[in-house]
Amino acid sequence: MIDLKALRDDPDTARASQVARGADPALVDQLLAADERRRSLLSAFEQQRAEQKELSRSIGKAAPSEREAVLGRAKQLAEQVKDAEAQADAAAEELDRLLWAMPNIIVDGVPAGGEEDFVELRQVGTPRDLAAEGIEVQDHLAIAEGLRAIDTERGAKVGGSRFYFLTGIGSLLEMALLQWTLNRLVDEGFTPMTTPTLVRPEIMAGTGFLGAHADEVYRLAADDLYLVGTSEVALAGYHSNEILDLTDGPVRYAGFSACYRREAGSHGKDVRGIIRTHQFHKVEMFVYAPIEEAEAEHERMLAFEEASLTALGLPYRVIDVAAGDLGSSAARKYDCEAWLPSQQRWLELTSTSNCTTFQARRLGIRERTADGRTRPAATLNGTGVTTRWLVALLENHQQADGSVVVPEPLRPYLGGRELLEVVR
RNA sequence: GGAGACGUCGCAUAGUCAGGUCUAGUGCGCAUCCCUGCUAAGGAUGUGAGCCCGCAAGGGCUCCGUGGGUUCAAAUCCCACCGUCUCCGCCA
Repeated sequence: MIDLKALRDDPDTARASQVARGADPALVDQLLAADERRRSLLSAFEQQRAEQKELSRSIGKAAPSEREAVLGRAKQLAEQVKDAEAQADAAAEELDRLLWAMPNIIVDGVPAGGEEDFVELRQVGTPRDLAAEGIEVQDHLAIAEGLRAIDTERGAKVGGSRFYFLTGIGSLLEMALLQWTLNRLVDEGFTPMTTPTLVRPEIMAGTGFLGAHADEVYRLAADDLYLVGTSEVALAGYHSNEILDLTDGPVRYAGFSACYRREAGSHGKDVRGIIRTHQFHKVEMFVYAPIEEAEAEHERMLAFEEASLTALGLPYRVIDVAAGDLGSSAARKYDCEAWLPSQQRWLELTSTSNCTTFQARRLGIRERTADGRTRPAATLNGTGVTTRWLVALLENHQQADGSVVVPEPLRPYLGGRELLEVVR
């Protein structure tokens, strides 16, 4: 959630943020009114409560003759206090409801508008001219079937549509990607983590995934648990309700987990292959940082993602996602999209978000500053690598005979193999 | 799955049976200061979080795993839930 005091001091920034997101700026004024109301009712309650405590304490030492009279007054006061508390609670609840409905305030410079209004920051690498190389372009599934790397038919038999098996070299290639990325993140000072994939409601809500996109999340009703769509959820919950020491710099985690997404509302979209699936694997970067260092950490994660794509020989572009397409927690988001030869379009491979102190407030994540005070920390997340990268890898490195060249960095993880050959 | 024990202000503990200066005691740790030529030892003071009022000084409220309830009054009594530990059973 956002900082109420900051909102009180500077409501215009919040209104402008709402407008940029295409959201309702009136929410800001509703918040201000609810805040005002809550504070006045809280003060009234606290004053009465203090009075009641005073009186109640006096009963123990009251003379027997006065006892009855004091007790009578105390009972009366107790009724009033109960009433005042109920009013204060109701006002707090209303404020809370509004507060949880308010998305994060965007970072200055984020493009306004919706999904189509992103700003392309740069393109790196040049897509191969496959036609000029005499290659009849195959899509990732066709290539993978030649390599016996992916089996979507049996995936559907076992799990339904949007499920798949990675088989043989497909499975090995995924493992190679995951491990290569994890190792490099360890070198960068990230602590590797294998995380829970089922989480409690308050953790899922705290990360902001139960807002507008709640129907994307699997819920196990019998146990009241949610399946995570990314280990960001578990890693954000990891330090919930804790006070961290960030005086030596940000705390960085590299989480590995399976990820589950319902893909509700995407019927007929990306139905072929493994571009959009209900389950995949991901290495996720997650950082807890002092707010002053958040933007620098964000750039660092983006740089890591770009280095990965470059090392794998994947042409990509970086976009600064527009305000309306950010999701409730993010204040800024950069996506990296790799070139997809079979569709002649860009495909999102990474996404890194600066959530400033928004998630931290919901989850009770604070830091103790050098002067001994506490304040909410900033949280950031970014994609390390995902199963989807196989799609870009197979397509961009395909050869005329259906084989696929293994990018140099992955070879050590595949026993030195340089080429994945078609299985006859 | 069965049986039992237990969740207290960084850590460790007292308090819970018999509700009322518990406005949560004590030890350790930590911080500042004092004393000692240095060291060791000692002493004093302070030391949880959140919120509200206030320019400030200061004052007030909430929190003893979480949420309800009983009561004038709840760490303490009642109920539910969550978690931890021990033993048994089962199991990758």
